[in-house]
Amino acid sequence: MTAKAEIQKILHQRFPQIAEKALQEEIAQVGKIMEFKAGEIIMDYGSYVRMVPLIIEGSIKVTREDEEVGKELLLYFLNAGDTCSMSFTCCMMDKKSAIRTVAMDDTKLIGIPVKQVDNWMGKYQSWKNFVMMSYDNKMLELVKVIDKIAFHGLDKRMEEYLKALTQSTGSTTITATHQTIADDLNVSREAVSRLLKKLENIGTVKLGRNEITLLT
DNA sequence: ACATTAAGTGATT
DNA sequence: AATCACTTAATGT
Repeated sequence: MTAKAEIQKILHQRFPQIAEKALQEEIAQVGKIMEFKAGEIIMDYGSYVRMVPLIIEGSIKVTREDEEVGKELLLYFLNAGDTCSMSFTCCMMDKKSAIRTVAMDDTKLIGIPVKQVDNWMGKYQSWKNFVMMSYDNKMLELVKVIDKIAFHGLDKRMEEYLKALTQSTGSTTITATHQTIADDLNVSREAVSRLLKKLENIGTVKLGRNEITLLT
């Protein structure tokens, strides 16, 4: 199968919102399939964004860092069928990335050069809709993250976090240390350990070294 | 066997 | 809920 045909097939499967034939053609024309291994940094703070990614498979963790080193806040995960909303603004305004994106699994995506991203906004309605929709989605998600932090306790946040992670990886077993989770949620490791222990006791979760399995 | 890293616990603020 | 000061358990060399 040619690369072009493959992209078109993938578009059809993963991005049904992108309906216009001509647009599909163009994406196949200029899009590049890129692959990242688990743990690889796809984009880092300060780097210029020159591609907008359409994620085909795998999952990506999006974080934001504060001035003081070491403090990282998890914003959200990206999965197959998603795109990075941040990259739109970043690349259209020619700004440096304010976020870091790391592949959590082996991840495959279609990279679209900045130039066309801009052009297509006016040219294709379904592209514009796609961009707007993903904006809207992520915005809502971010708002949710914010009020979780502001108004709800750690237990609710944990719940969401675990859910998002399992959804992201498609497995009910999560491989991560308590410390990693603590960093993602910006809480102490002990708090994570204690909460997970509680969840294990009420039977919603099973713990192992470097491993958490959701039972419900 | 020994060192290292992850996880559990209690006390203190 | 954070931090500290351990202890215990699992793993790597």
